[in-house]
Amino acid sequence: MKFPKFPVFFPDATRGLIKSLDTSDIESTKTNGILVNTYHLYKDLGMEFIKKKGGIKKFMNWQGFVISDSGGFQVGSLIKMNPTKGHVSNNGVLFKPGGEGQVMLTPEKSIAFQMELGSDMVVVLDDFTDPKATYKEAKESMERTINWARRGKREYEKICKEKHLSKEKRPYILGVVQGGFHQDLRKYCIEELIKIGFDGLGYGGWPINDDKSFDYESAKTIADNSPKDYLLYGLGVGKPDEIVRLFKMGYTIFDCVLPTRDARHGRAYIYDKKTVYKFLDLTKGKMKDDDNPIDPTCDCLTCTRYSRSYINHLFKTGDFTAGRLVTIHNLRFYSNLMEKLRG
RNA sequence: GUGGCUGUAGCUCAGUUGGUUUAGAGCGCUACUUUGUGGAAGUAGAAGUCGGGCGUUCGAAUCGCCUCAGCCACC
Repeated sequence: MKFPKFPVFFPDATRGLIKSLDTSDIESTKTNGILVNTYHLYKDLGMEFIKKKGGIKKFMNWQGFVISDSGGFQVGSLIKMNPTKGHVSNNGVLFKPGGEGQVMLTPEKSIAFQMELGSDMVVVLDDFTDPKATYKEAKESMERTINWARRGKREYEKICKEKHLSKEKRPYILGVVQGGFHQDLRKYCIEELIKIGFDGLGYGGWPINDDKSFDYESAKTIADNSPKDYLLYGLGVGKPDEIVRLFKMGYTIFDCVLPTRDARHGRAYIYDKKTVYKFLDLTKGKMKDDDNPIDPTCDCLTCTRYSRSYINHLFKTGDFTAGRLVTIHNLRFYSNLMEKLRG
């Protein structure tokens, strides 16, 4: 399936679920796609099981779009933060070496698994550039990313041929740009990825600077140096205002854990004309007796049925229905933001 | 009525041979942080006439006496 309209925001259903929601809940938020993760699903379920289930959409009974992340980000979030959790070599990534649940991901295996998942967009395995990396280290991870991209693309072509997938039936394939804060590395990476040939490029790495500000410079480098017909994907982006800004640069695909994670911690998003959004913290004492819905202008299930007061009570009680209700609202906030951006 | 136990932050409690001139903790509360998911954590902050009174002492949450409140036991 090809994405019919842009921009799109796909919340993270890492293990094949949006935490606390089922797929009918997701549909009710007018969210038209989700992101699943290769590393987690490969580790939990394996290639053969997914094949037997006929792919992730059938397994989940999800009619919408699916993007599968390659597992490349886990190189950074799991291994580079804690080197005992895995090892990166030119061949690929070994997670939990020697331990229970040891998983080896190569660029080929990552793509092959994503094709079995039945994703609408597959992502090549990339080597995350650590934000604290030296120039030399950043260059190495960037070059490895290019090498892996080449291998991933080759595997993709091979599988498409084996499965006789026409141009229309093939999923999109995304290359990931690494290089950290070094713009010359970013540019070089983009040039090489374009030579390999992709449907789009992803803004990879860690987009947050030490002072908590978003690294728009790298995002702009990618946007300015990509072919016009390439899709631009802000991987893991982001806050509503960051999405708006990247959309203006040309980015049209986004995913992020924030709306769902914030929801589970009681923070609801409310639209604000000046700042794009603001938070409403439903766990706070001042919500205890507030009979208003989270957002009176919102048409989601939560806002049409429940008061801030009641949701505050659910949080205090500790039941996860609270997380579900706020997740539903936050996803509707994001889908609504996409509708606004489409104009 | 007699005896005993308890009384310290919004809540649950630490804190005795009297002694860091600003009495602690957990939870709660307030403000921030979290970005290709660990249903969590972290940072900072506000908050107490130590039930009340009198006394002993250089110095009392801590010792003495009186008093108030709650609980328990026995007449």
